[in-house]
Amino acid sequence: MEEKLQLLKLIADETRIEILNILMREDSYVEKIACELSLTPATICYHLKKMEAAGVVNSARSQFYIIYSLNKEIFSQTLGDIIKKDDTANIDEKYKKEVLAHFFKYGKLTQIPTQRKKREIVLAEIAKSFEKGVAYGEKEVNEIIHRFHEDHCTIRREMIAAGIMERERETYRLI
Amino acid sequence: MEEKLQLLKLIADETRIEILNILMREDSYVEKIACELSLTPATICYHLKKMEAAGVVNSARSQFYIIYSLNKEIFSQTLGDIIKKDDTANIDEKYKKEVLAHFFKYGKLTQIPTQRKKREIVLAEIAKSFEKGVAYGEKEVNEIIHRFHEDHCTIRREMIAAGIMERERETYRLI
DNA sequence: ATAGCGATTAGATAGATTTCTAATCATTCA
DNA sequence: TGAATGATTAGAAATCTATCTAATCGCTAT
Repeated sequence: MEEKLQLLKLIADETRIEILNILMREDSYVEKIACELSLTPATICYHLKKMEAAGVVNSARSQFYIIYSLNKEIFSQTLGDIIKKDDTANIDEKYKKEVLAHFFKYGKLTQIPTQRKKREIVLAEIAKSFEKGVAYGEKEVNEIIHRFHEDHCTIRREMIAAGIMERERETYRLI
Repeated sequence: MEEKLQLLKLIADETRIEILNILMREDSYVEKIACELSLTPATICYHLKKMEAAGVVNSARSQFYIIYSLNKEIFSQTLGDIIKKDDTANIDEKYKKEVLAHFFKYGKLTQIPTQRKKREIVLAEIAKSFEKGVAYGEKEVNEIIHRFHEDHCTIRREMIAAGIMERERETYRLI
């Protein structure tokens, strides 16, 4: 996303659009462009370097000159493509909700998921009942887990296997 | 062109992209958006008004709220579409050059074009030898035109027909 | 090597832009 | 009509950006 914003900011500038239009016609170099646009070479260089960093143009030395050229692929994207966020984060959220809805009924865990991904989601949900930084005895841990499921032993073990809790001597705590 | 630059500038802003993403999901109103983005209503209003002025979003009052919605067509344009200038001006220039090259040899007009468009280009070229605001006598006019072509009478008449010069009593001047 | 030329960088300045607060406007409902 | 609520505007502060000048860098060719 950050990159796409950067791309838009780059292109939303009159001088840079002029430069791009020149490069659409033919490859060119700093001084020539500066002359065509009545700006100093320093200014053109500033813009070209910025666009090069973003992959909008490419450069290559040829004798005395450094020839800049367009990276044409960039320009086939639609505005919609560029501004639309991938909802990956949201999709994850949605999936999580579905999994939790499936394995919990009335606040109880109905079964322990066998798929690792689903199991981790369920364990993370149970972990919410523990506080960060607090040391729990085994008995306490079992009691809390028991609110969700009979088999507190398996779940306790899974919590550690999943890297959600750690055990040090006789005490447990969240990681 | 100016409009397209404006459109790009509008869209090249993080906050506005957030707003557009919200509106992609559902129509909404100032306070709600402000809340979702943790910004003040004034700020959201500022952005929405700007985008509305550019035709990116539309607004309509509904009860207490002013509902903003996307103008979706905008987002199907490609970046290339947006930044490419129509080269109309340049194409005209090129055409002009070709016409002049064809009808002038060694500074002399070889024949008077019959096509109106070409004739006007040629006449405009000859008109460069006159100064704006100066009143010329018929004899002077003929002399100047004669440098380009034998038939100064026809050309003088054509200059007036084309609206390049005007005649008042015995004097001629550029329009 | 070194002189020359184009490209780049650094630093400064002027101008634009986003955001906020606070005040005002416009509409709805009692 | 008046009170409430959401929308808008005005004005100010902070940030960002494009551009310039002047100095420096990096090739090329003598």
